[in-house]
Amino acid sequence: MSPRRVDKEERRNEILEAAITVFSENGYHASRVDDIASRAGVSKGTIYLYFDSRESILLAAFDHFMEQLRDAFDHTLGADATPMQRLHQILDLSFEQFKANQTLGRVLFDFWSASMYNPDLPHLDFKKMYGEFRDLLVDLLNDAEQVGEIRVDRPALTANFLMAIVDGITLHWMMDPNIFPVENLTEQLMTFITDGIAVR
Amino acid sequence: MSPRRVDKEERRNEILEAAITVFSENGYHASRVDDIASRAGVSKGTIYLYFDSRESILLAAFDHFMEQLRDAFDHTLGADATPMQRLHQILDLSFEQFKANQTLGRVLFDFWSASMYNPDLPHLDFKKMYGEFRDLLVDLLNDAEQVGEIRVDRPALTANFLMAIVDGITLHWMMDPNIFPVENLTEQLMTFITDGIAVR
Amino acid sequence: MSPRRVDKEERRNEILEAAITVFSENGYHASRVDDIASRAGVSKGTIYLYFDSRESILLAAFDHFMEQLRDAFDHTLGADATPMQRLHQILDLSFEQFKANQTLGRVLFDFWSASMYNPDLPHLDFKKMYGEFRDLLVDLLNDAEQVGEIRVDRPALTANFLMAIVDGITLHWMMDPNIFPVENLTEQLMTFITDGIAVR
Amino acid sequence: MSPRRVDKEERRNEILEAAITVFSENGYHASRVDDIASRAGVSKGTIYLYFDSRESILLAAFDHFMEQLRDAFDHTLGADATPMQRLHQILDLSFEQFKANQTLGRVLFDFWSASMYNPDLPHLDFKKMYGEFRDLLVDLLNDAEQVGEIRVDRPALTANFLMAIVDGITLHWMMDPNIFPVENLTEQLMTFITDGIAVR
DNA sequence: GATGAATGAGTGTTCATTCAT
DNA sequence: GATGAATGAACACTCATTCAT
Repeated sequence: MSPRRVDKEERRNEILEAAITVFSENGYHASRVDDIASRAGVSKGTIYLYFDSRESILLAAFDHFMEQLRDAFDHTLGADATPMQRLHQILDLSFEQFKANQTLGRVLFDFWSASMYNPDLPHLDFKKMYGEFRDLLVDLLNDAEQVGEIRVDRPALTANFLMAIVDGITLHWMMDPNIFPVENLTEQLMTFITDGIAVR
Repeated sequence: MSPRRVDKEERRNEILEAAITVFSENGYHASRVDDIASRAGVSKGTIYLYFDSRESILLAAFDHFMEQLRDAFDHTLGADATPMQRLHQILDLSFEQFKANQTLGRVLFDFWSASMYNPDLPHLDFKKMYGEFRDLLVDLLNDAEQVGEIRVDRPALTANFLMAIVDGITLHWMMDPNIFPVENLTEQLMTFITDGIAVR
Repeated sequence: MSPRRVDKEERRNEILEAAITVFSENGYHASRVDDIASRAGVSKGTIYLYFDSRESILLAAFDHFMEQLRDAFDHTLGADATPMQRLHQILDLSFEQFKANQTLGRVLFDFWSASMYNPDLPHLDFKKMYGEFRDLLVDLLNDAEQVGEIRVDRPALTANFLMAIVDGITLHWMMDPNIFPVENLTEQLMTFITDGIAVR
Repeated sequence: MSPRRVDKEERRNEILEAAITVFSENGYHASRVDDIASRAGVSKGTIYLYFDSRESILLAAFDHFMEQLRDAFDHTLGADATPMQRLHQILDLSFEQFKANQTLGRVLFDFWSASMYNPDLPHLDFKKMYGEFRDLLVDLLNDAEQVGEIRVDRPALTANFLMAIVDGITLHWMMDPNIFPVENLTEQLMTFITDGIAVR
């Protein structure tokens, strides 16, 4: 309500951005609260006014990431395109996200790792996130089949393959930015997905 | 006459196995040298008779992993199969590796993360590893085209897609073992790869 | 308004004094950071807010010692005395320093030892320190000759002898405080130096 | 009695020599039992067949040093020289000892330091050693006075000055080998001692 | 609200010493 | 006697967290 209220949110976000930057440079484990504080231009104590612990910053960063991703999707997918065009957009978007913001990609990696070893971290719910994403893709695939763009026997499995290949590409890309074509990666991938490599 | 004598190689391996187990349970960062020691049934000091540092255990574990993988490949791929049959074998093998040895999979994840933030760790050379793997796949794909099993315009890119999808699947699998069919995953994937999803 | 604020210089000095005390009681090598901390009445971590490492405390202590010595010299030597009177003052001062502050003497010993085995420790530059001291003495001796108080063929060598005898006395003194007269040591030494022991 | 007996003594000495070498290179505190063992060409365990502890090696080394020094004195001082000639010899000998055997000099330094902080170490009895040495010098000075070579009011104090200057010179020499003339140091020092620097 | 000095539990690593062979 | 693998106490240093101001 009061202008202070806004400031608080804002300050919290500043710290979060700083944290994400630091995480992405050194990885979560090598990132010190001190680093985050000085990057955010606040004192170390201040961090603890906005976050409970170092780990909670990671969790908040994850939420932040998810929000951004969802936002991007919402902004892009509304259009009146065919299902396969929308799949194309989704792939494009995913890669763009990472290309434009390698920072988040690397941090996501740490999220993932953290959630793997702490499957109970309530906030780092990758299963849920991918579940939602899978549902979205399944709907898309079903729509595409409906309109005759593709055929799919097992849409869930196919959706999983799609998610796997996107994540795999991202992972490899982070490791070595040169192995995938920058320009038309999505096109190439779409072709791979739709046509396969069998002779016909 | 002879003093307390020990097969140093063997002891080293025991410690390494213990380390890999501990790593896979807690992740590298949360794994204490003490944990490794007690898991291996030796004292902390003994660890340092066989390894220079905690990090060097990680590197050794990576080498260990790579060796096992290479061994598995060498044992399997000699056969007189068609190129695509051999691709099938490779995929099968990769998944089997992880299924049989989730431990290593999780640790590999930490390797990957570590190498991302320390691109100069000489031993954690994922680029080289994947480079070799890509070459192998490219040869395979070219062979397959030669014998008319498939068509490939850009074998290197296709190989990259293949590696990406395998790693992506593994990653997702580690996160949630239920999302992929245990029985015939490789068949399903081969179908996806060869046929694509386009209507025809 | 203002957070817990502390005169950092002062706190640093407190720790330094504590360290020097501990060093002098146990020697540098047997002095634990914990000992210094509890002597200074702070926690171990606090030590590291003011010093980079245990060794850096030693170096700082050396600087501290040098500063005190220089100060003492500056305060004493300005007077309008003859050169030999000033030499007398210098000797007096040196012994007083050690008598009043055995602590520092013992620590100086450790400095010396440390610098012998680490000739490159930049801060523990005994050569430089003694070089400066030698210059000062050479000037003094030359002045003294000029005014006819003494004769010196080789002032630098004589200066070295003087420094050697002062350090030697100090050393022996630290070992056994009883072997030198407390009252008129400087007089006795001056007599020894000026008159020699030859019959005449 | 048995030849083994001889070997044992010999082996012990080998270890001792190795230890002294190692001590002189790195200082006592930085010298590891491992270093001594490998320098001596024996295993670490063997060290403990001949010495109780690392410290006892230092103590034994001190005895070794003292013995050598005494031997050197005994060999040299028997001659039929005037008392002052014998003083000359003693000084010469002391410096030669250090020049020829810097190793021992540096270690002596560590002995000294150790004894300072552990005044109860029974073997490292510098007081006793210097007491004996002082007695020897006092006798010498008295003899010299008797034969009219010198005059001394307080022979003990003079002896202390002599010991102090010798040790001081040695100390400075170890720090910087260039500050004293190599050739005729003893002559120069004798002149300084006998004549003093006063005008006459 | 903000600060930053202080804390102290935690951990990697070392190394003198032991002892089974 | 000799070995050298094993031990584990000891210690320097780190850093998330607290809290007085």
